[in-house]
Amino acid sequence: MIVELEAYDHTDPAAHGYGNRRTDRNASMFLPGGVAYVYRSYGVHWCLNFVCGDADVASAVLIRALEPTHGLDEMRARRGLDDVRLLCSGPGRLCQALGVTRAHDGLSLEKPPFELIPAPEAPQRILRGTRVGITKAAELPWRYGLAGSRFVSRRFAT
DNA sequence: GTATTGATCTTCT
DNA sequence: GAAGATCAATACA
Repeated sequence: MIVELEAYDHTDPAAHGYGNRRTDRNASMFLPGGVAYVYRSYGVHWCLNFVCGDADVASAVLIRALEPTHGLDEMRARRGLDDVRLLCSGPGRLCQALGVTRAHDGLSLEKPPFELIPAPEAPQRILRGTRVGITKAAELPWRYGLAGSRFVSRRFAT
């Protein structure tokens, strides 16, 4: 279950698609919404985004944290640790737990290997805050998280 | 509990 | 050549 994400769009200096400038890396952000954008972070990790909006307009949400509900054993094997709290609580961690790599970049989110399932119940409260790990446009409150979740990558300011 | 640092790839200057 | 949508290990309080 997705519990934390951040928004990025073409007006955002912190985004890879700022100014709708297309590069080899961010090409998937210019596809019509409903596909994955996967990029390498700090040369070490993969990060997963859901592309939004129309074709040729760069916008996406970075999936920052999940509450693991299915395939716990497989996630533990991929991550090499047991603590459920640490399996998917961060964009790099969740990609490792789910086995997401560049091979998934540009793939539709509506067919395998992806499958999105509506949450069993609507979230009671969503918290908003500033985004993590950026220097430009750091003041924009474009980070969202499920209130009370123990699986967010960082606490939200009260 | 917070602070610092190395790992190591892609993009842009 | 520098910076970056990060993580884990280490050092210190």
